[in-house]
Amino acid sequence: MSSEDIAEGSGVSAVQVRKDLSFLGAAGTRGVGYDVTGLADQLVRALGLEARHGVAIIGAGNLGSALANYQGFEARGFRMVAIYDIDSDRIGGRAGPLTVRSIDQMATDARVDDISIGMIATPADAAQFVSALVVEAGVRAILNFAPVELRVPQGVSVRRVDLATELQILSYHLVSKPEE
Amino acid sequence: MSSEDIAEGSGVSAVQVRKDLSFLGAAGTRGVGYDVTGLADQLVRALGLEARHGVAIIGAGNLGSALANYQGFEARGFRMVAIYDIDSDRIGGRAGPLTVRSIDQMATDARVDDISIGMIATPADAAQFVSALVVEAGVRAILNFAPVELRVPQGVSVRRVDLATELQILSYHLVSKPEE
DNA sequence: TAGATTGTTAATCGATTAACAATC
DNA sequence: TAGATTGTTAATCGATTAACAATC
Repeated sequence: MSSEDIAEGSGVSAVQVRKDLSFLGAAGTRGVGYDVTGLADQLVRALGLEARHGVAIIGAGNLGSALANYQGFEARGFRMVAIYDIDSDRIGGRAGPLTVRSIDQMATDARVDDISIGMIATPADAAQFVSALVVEAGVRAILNFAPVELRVPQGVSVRRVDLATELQILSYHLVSKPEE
Repeated sequence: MSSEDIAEGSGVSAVQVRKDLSFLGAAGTRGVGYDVTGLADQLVRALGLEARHGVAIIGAGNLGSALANYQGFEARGFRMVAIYDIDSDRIGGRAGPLTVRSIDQMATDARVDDISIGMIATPADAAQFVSALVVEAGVRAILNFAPVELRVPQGVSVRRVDLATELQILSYHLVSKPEE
């Protein structure tokens, strides 16, 4: 498969594909392209997916339960390990394949279950507090769904996914460029 | 509130805040800062949120149902109007506050319910097909959760949210910079 | 007036694209 | 060998940052 083919399917330019693959140490063959099977293996290795990182969800509300129900994460190389909440009404209940645990257990679990990524799906006003707990538990990667910027110590990676903001950007497109 | 204050809470630089606000036509007062109430109104107007755009979810699987259950969209200026599926086992069932409708109804509904944004939460292999239906129904903004690049006609805005990819990027951070 | 903070222009930086030699 | 396609260097572009005049 050529970088051009990959570009088409992924929405980035062919040059970008070649640059990124080269950066990750995945080599193609000039005049031929990339071997897809080998490439897939190589990428799994480069992204550290063989580790099958343990993921915990914090917040068992609408979004948290939603995430627990979503099966796409396991399919893409992750172990969905636990979901936590602070509300005793929720603790013990189900969220997809998981049982909601008390947030107090997280620090212990993080070691036992080898949790390395935390997904924060709490209300905005709890997110900073919760992220501190997550970091304390030794987790060094956070996917933050709350619409706030988290302050974390150096060495902790945070990515933010703000679904409502995505919609608002689309709304802006709708009103700002009616034609085109 | 100063651009500096806004910057702190939002995770962008103060200059960026001033530039963006200025671009959107929101004016502050030199030496003083921005009036938060007025600013909020101004932004709602600039982003076209008073329209309370109608949103439809296509795909009532795990992720689609999850999105239907999430209440953050209504809170941020959107009307969650309908959820569609192609599977007759799902049609008629509940997804949060919504009843799953047949995808065949979408074209009609889009006019009646004034749907202007479509959220695609189908499996990857159905996404392109479904997006064509959405566009045909007159919807000109798409939030795509499927891990494929959609081909749409000019004038249609697409944003992609790929949750599994977000995790994979965090995974890469974990393995590539163990310290730092 | 002095202090604070916006709004904008100019300078810098990084990321994307163009171009092309290397080579299968 | 001719054609195709990678891998990388150089050129371009856009976005971010620095600097500062305007002004409340």
